[in-house]
Amino acid sequence: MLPSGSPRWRRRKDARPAEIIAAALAVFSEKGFAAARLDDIAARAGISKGALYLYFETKEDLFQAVVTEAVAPNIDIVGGMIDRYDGDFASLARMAVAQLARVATESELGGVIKMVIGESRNFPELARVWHDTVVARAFSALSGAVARAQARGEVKPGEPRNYAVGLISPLLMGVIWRETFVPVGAEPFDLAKLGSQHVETMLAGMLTGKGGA
Amino acid sequence: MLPSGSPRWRRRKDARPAEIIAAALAVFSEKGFAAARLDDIAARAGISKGALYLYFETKEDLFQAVVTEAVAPNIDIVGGMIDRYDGDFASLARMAVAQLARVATESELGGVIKMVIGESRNFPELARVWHDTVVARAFSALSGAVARAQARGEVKPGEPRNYAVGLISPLLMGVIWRETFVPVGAEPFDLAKLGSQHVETMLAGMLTGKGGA
Amino acid sequence: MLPSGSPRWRRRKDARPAEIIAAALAVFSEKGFAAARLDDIAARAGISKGALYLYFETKEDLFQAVVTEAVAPNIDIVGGMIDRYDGDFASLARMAVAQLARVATESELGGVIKMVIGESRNFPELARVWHDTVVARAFSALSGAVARAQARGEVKPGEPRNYAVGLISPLLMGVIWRETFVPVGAEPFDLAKLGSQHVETMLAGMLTGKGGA
Amino acid sequence: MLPSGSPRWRRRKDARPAEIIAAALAVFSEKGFAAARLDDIAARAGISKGALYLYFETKEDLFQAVVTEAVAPNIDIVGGMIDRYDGDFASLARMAVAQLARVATESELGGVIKMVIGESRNFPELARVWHDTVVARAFSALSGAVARAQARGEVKPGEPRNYAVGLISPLLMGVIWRETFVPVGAEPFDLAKLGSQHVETMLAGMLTGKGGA
DNA sequence: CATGAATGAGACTTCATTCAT
DNA sequence: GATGAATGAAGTCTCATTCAT
Repeated sequence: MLPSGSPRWRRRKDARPAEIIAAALAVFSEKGFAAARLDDIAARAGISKGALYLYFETKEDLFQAVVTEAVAPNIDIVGGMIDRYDGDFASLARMAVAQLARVATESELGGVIKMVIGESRNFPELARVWHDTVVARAFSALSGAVARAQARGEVKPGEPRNYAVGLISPLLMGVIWRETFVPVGAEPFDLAKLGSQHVETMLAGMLTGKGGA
Repeated sequence: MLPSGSPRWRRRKDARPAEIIAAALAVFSEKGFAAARLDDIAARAGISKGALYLYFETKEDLFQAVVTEAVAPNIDIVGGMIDRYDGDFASLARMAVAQLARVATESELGGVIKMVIGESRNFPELARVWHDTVVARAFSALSGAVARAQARGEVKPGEPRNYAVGLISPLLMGVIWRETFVPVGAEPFDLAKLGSQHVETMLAGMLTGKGGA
Repeated sequence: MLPSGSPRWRRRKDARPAEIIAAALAVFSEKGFAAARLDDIAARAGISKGALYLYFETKEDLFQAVVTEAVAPNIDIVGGMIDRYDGDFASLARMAVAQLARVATESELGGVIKMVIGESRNFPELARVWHDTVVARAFSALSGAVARAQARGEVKPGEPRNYAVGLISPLLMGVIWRETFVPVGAEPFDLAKLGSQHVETMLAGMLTGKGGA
Repeated sequence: MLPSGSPRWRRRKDARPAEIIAAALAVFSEKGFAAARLDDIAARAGISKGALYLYFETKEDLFQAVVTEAVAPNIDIVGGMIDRYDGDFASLARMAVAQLARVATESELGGVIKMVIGESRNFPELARVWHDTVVARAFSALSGAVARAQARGEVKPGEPRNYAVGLISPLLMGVIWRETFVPVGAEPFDLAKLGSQHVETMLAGMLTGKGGA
């Protein structure tokens, strides 16, 4: 277990990097990259500003580490789960949406989405990484499942990719809503309920009625 | 009359504000508020940095003007249209989604959405204004239409607000996708097709089959 | 009367320069040279900012015109009066102090003093002109009168220049006091009373008792 | 221990504020608030421009600190001394004037007076503080001493406040003269001699001849 | 390792001055 | 002559980054 390879950022102690990343995620997602101050991040992480440079070379490095490290694991679960699943589409869709709703509710997903959307033009490389390793993967897994279900006659014709966005978008919007409008007084969405109502509506519209359980 | 030489500048007090706002929208939505440089905005507007201050008191004022001025008109069309409509829900939904797809395709909506999401914590007042005058209004118009359709027996039971997000979200995600991932190589969505496929799926899942024309 | 020579600043109409100088005096003496804005001066003079440049080449020129034109005449009266006087010293002193008190009360002397003191290091040439043509002249006139009175045995021995400052300073301080502390609530001095009480005290201390009326 | 190389900077958190204030006093009193450049102040203090902001929040704060810190102590000595004294008025006056002459000669009083006069309209709060804590206190101490001496029959009738200005003004004018006209070639006053000659003249004019030790 | 004082480039903002109208 | 929109140099202030301690 000891030979830990060569991580992207230097680590001296072991807990520090994770603590810093957590602090940085909070600040970056609230302020955006440019408006975030390393002072604030350091203060929130309980260390001095100079100490940040023992673990990350630049503000940009830290930002990339945050986006890369903090989310990828969570999301890949969705993709993996879909690929491994071999039941009918309805169950798969219900399960995937429920899982996403759970992740969206419990994790920092919202903050990261904000960061990726907001900084995509300033950090194209980061947008590319996020697209390739997270979003596109999840999308193609779901689109693939739709296509296979169509091949089995379970799902009506139609662009699989459009069905995929149709299924997932409301939850993503719910998360964005929480980050954007709830702080100024808007009513939040109950993501679990939103997800289950929406998936049933979509399934009722998508399924042919011939296949499945 | 045309050969007028090339003066250093020309008097354009009337046209300037709109030109500046257009330039600022482009830069702010690409870089975000903090990373945008007034130099860039001025250059894109074809004026000097100092001239910006003849029209806007601060960078913040300009940003607020951009967000306020550039979108409100476009969006209110959706809300107004829904309220004035008195046909069946299916037609209304198709029309609203098509209209939104058109606006999303043609206007700068995507850039503004990015700005509002990305800066909501730094400019809560702006998020509030946008919520109150644009988003909430559109949402409640659509939710109201759903509720009325349910009362008429056209639409199945279920939280109207969830139906509303369910209908609209894919288009908003499509716009965000265009702003975020298309610049780094992702395949864009055809919003018109996405909208029409999605609205048909949703209607098939929402309608009771009893009502309508 | 028409051939008017070549004044320091160009004049087009006739009333304008004086109006501008009056406005500029007010603003410069309130704010100081650097903090005064040509916008404010123009507004107070009731003309556009650009029009200032029809009468004065630069802000500095205007400042110099203000200091030069607005005061010199007033003050030279004191010097001239002293030189022409041939009565006893006591009467001369009473008259000079009363005259100075009157000028100090009625004219803009206070504002100009503030300007000269405040900007002497930034405009040494101006301090020099003011010293040479105004202050030194008045001082030497008064010192000369003291010296002559001493020669006549009217006034006790002592440095004439010190007697001169001793006589005049309280009035100047009174003016400075009015400009500096009265606006923040301090009790103003009645310059006429201050002058007459002071001159009597000084005379009682200066005179030998042998000469005069 | 001495040969320490030449580091770019050295830690001097304790000494810095006083050094900065001294540098700022020099620059502010020479240029005035608006014309003073932080670059110059920093250079004179031997630090970078940015370092100023480690100790003072804004240029204004620095200015206020300069005026507040640099003088108050010096002046209160005069007031305190007067209140504690219980000898005859003549001795008190001689002592107070001599003390003021010493302070005026040795301290930076002149520069601060210039600043307070020149910026009183731009910084009324500062003028108020200076008036309340320094000038008014000294004046009322001296006026009080005059009034008590009058009650004892030592001093002739007359407004005590006018006597107070009469005694002090020449020294203040001497300081202002040094700041204003000496740099452009005027003959400076010997404040000690000016003070002692003036106080004797005033006493000769003020005293009744009945009182004293 | 850790700190935080210090740096310095860069951004916003002001305003004297110019010049097309 | 007059105007005021426009310019651009200059100044204040911020903050990522460095480095003596």
